[in-house]
Amino acid sequence: MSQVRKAKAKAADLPQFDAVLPMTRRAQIAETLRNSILSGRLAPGTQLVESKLATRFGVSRGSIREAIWELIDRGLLVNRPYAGTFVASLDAKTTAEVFSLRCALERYCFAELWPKRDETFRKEFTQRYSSLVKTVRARKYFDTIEAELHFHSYPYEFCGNQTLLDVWHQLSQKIQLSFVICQAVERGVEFKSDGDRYTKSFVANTGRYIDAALGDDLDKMLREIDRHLELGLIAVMRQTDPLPTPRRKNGR
Amino acid sequence: MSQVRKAKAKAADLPQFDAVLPMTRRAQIAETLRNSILSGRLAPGTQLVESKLATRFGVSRGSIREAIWELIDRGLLVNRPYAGTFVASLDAKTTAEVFSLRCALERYCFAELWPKRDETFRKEFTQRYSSLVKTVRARKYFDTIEAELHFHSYPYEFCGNQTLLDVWHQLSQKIQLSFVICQAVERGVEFKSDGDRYTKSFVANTGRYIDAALGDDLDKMLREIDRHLELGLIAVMRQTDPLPTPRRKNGR
DNA sequence: CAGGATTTGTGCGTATGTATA
DNA sequence: ATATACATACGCACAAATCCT
Repeated sequence: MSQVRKAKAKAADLPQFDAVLPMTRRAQIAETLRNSILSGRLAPGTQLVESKLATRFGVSRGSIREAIWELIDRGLLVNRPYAGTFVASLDAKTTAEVFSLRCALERYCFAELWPKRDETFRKEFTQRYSSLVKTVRARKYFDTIEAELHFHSYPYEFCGNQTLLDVWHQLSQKIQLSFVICQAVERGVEFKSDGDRYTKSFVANTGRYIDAALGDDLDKMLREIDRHLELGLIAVMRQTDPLPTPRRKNGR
Repeated sequence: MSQVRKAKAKAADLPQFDAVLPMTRRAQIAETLRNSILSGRLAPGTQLVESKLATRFGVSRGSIREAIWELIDRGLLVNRPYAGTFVASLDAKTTAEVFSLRCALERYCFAELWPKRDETFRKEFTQRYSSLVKTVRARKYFDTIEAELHFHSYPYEFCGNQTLLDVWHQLSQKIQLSFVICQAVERGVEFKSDGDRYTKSFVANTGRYIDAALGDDLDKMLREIDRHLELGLIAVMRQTDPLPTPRRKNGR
């Protein structure tokens, strides 16, 4: 009785549940840790101790290890054999690389999807845009990061190239990480004092971006991608530079 | 004495060893499995049974599981929860996606490295080219796959963009996988009968590629990338299409 | 620079959930 | 519908390496 019901009963007379999670413990833990890292609750450089996580989560050390390795493979954690596993950081060089590569990917993405655009695309993209603007205006910094990624992911999803989407997901986590690091510095300093100006320019900036994306001039859109990402990069770099790498990185 | 020496002794008077491997068992097993898959000894669709691998390798199941998950994250294996882990296959659509995306990456890569090219670049790239040609002429199919990847990897290594190199490594494994699948069909059929013609056109084709790469016309090189990859794609696709996907893929 | 504390890496037995013949 | 094979997960033990005092 207390068990989870199988979805064998007639599905017609039941409300839509959100796809009963066939998640293994490993996946659940990885998800939780990922959220903690990408929301900044686990600061870069923090060591993750397997045994402590195991007791805190109430699971065995093996499950923790597997979840940890999943995040290592995705670049959110770094491991030094026998020394420990730490939340990854990003130096200035890597940040620049990520933004530069993203630029190339996004140009490719829009070139591919350009002739496929339809009403669905315009509607969904606009919808994500307005929900992003709403979040920014509400000054919810953590949610803004998430909303921005959600917005910028849509072209990759719509493009229909699964391989490209995979690469984007990998890259987007590093982008999110750079935002987290940036935000850790910004928090309580610039964001509050200059909040209005920041919000205004952000909305205007992203507005130009989506306008071009919904327009009819592909070349203009490609230039807009360059401009948009360059602005994003310098915003992040201003905060990244003075921050020294907490630990030496290990390339495995 | 029989232990691996630490690299603490004065490094000056010693020849360059290849970075004393601080490999954990997990890494060693993953490496072995990767080679087995990419060399075709483990055919696509094959199920990997943890317990059997564990006894065969003489290690515990934990180590096997971790190595397996590493390869899953790299796209060489696919996992269906509680069902098993299988060697990945590539359908025609994914193959086309991989080649298309590679084209975009390679254009970006050459655009970035173009002004940085120097004598080291020309020398090393040429060296890898001639060793590739030698392998092709010797009709060693497995080695050819490896040599071709080694050749095409150099621009990414030289470019100096570590993030790009990471993405390339991920993509190149799928490319290698497509070659393996292609080769499984080709083996003993076309390769033998038409070997001479194949070898000749391959060498000529790659020759044009490296000539452009060492030349002074970037636009010409970018066009050459398009041409080279299109040829590669149709060569693979000819073999990929008739092969049905052994199992339904699971997108996790 | 020694040595102990800490943490990871690894092995193994076992129990349970899930898929598949 | 049952049975079997297997993946998933737990718990403990010990070895090995790092870190720190």
